[in-house]
Amino acid sequence: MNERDRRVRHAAPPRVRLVDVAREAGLSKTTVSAALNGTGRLSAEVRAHARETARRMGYRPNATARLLRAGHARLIGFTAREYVEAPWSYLESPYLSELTHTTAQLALEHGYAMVLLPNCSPRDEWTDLPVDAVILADPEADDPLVDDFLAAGIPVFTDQRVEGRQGGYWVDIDYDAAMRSVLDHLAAQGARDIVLIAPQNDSQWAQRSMDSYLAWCGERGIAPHAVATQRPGNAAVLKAADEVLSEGPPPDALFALAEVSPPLMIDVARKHGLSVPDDVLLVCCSEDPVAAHCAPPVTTLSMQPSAIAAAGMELLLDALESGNVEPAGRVVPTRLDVRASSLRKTRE
Amino acid sequence: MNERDRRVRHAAPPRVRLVDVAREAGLSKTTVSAALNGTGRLSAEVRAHARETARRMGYRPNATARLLRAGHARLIGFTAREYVEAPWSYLESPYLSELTHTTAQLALEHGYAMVLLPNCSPRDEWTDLPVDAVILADPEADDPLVDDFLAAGIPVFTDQRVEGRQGGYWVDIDYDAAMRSVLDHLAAQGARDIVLIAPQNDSQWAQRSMDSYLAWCGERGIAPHAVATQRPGNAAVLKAADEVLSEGPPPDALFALAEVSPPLMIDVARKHGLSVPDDVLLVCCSEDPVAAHCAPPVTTLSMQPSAIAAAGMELLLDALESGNVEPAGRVVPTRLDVRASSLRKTRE
DNA sequence: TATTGATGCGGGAACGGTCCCGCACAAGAC
DNA sequence: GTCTTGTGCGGGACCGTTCCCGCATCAATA
Repeated sequence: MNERDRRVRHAAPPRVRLVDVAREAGLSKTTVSAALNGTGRLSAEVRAHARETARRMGYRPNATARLLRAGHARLIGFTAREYVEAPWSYLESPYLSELTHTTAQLALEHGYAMVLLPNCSPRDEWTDLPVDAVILADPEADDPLVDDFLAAGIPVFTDQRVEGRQGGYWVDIDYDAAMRSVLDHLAAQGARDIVLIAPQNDSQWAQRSMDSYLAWCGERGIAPHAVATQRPGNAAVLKAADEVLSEGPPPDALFALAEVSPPLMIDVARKHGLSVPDDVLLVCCSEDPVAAHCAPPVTTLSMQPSAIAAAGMELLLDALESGNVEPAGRVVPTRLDVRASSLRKTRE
Repeated sequence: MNERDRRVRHAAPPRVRLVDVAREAGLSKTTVSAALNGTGRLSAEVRAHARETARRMGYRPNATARLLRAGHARLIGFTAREYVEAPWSYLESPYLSELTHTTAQLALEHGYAMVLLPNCSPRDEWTDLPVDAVILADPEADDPLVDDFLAAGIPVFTDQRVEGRQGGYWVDIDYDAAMRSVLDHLAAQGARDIVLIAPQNDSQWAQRSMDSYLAWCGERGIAPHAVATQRPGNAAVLKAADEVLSEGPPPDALFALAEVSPPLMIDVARKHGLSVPDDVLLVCCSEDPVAAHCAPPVTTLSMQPSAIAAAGMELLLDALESGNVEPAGRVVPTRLDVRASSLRKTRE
């Protein structure tokens, strides 16, 4: 593109470049660059003159050129496996929303920016983005996307265990302990028929939690009673709950492992003439702060997305800084906040 | 950096470049580039050979170099003025969350990715990011950040009116009509003492809405009764509501213009022995779908963030594609969803 | 057989910065 | 007066692509 073209192509004025400033100031681009960056050996006068000229001309360095020279992008991609049908709605999930913004904040504190990617992205979509690493939330078990990224030399951080692959960093949750803490709590409140509303997907989260549920029931000689949601989102979970409450005698307790807005679950129970917690105990897996303010307040199992983000980003950022690609992982605990919805007031 | 250095500097293997593939395939980098991009005049054999070699070596083009050559970044920054104290918590607001993800989706459909920026970002923070444009949500009136971006030649899209500055694109809401629709509705239900819980900030939204409220009250000879929240977020709004209900006789109606989770507002009223809607009518400005499922369902004023995003991104993307920097704007309507919380069942 | 045109591929500039190094000059040491 | 050391600035390679050309080769045409 020659000088004339720079004029004609756009109505916008052409960006002023380093050479333009240098020419105007009667200096070399090397000198101007050093002056602006505070590097090199320059007299105070020349430095000031270069800076003043740049300011006057409205010069702004081309970030892309800088990054090319620097050899890194300082950009981290974020994507989520869930919500495949509505690629972007994952921000509606309090869990993913919290994971997203905590991650973004930590990245930025370390000089990285975070870019939102569509979750169902084929390789072509993000291939033009200069990302240094990718965060993949809620991956499937042995997610092929992880291998795609790693094969491309892009480190990956997931919130599910990814064993021993170079550049793979994971944070894991002790799903078995989490599931048992909920079930034990409900059992202690006298529940015998505990319905599990589980997310229907290929995530380790769903699979390992279901295993624990079945094992726990087996150990106690209780018949498992689980339903799976068709897809993520409030609607599907509510539909599953509605169906469970429609068929046969109502259960003692409901545990919504699939993420759902707590007050909506109370609503469904009420629609079937069931009062929480008098007729049915309720525990939701949710990060929604509204849970503490429902009537009654709802017991929640929190996956602690902020803790997951903190642990994972520490691993990832360390790796990016050091260039060390040894895979690593951490396990973070969950938290059960017991509230009125799962406390039996009167034994019947 | 010579060949040896590429080895030593990082534990990770050096990225394979186009020249590496070319050398391995016995071709020139021009030819390999053309082969991979499907351009140029090449025999089918050479094209296949180049592709196969690239695949075998795990070649992935350097996105930064591509962008430098292409002259654009295809990256759009997103930031929000609210929530200054907690720079990232803006994703907790359903309004901003919806605006964020709708924007991201639209951007990506047009080949742009969206990067999350901290809202209080000084120029230094994002200066290293190759953004083609910036979206500034909830700007202050005459926000200086807008001028900063425009001065740097970066187009800006805001969800508030920004008049006549080159590169400025805005979507605006008829705050007066929105405010009056709510007040008229409440008045029609018999409310005389309508408390407005307004966001305390410098946004046009707050200022113009307050003007409308005062005008409406003036026209009817009603004494205005407004309280301002100290900062964004549920806690501050609930505190304001709590204080209003503590002092003097309870009002007929509450209109929370500041964004708040609807069930929490019901809760506050109940804490003061007030039933919604029997004792006090309630309207919330909220995008939270939970509003339709509370007990009672809560009337909401929706700012329609998805519509805002759609209109604004159309303007912005058109401008980016055409290079035309003529400022432009649109006005989108709000929506009032009347539910039980603002319907007086029995006149007293 | 010379001329044309199409075909297949490569050389090298360009994108806009950063940074290594070298050169000129001045000042101090012996 | 030479030798060293330090200072101030500029030349030009380099990051990894894309793309404009130009140079061969070869078939078709006159």
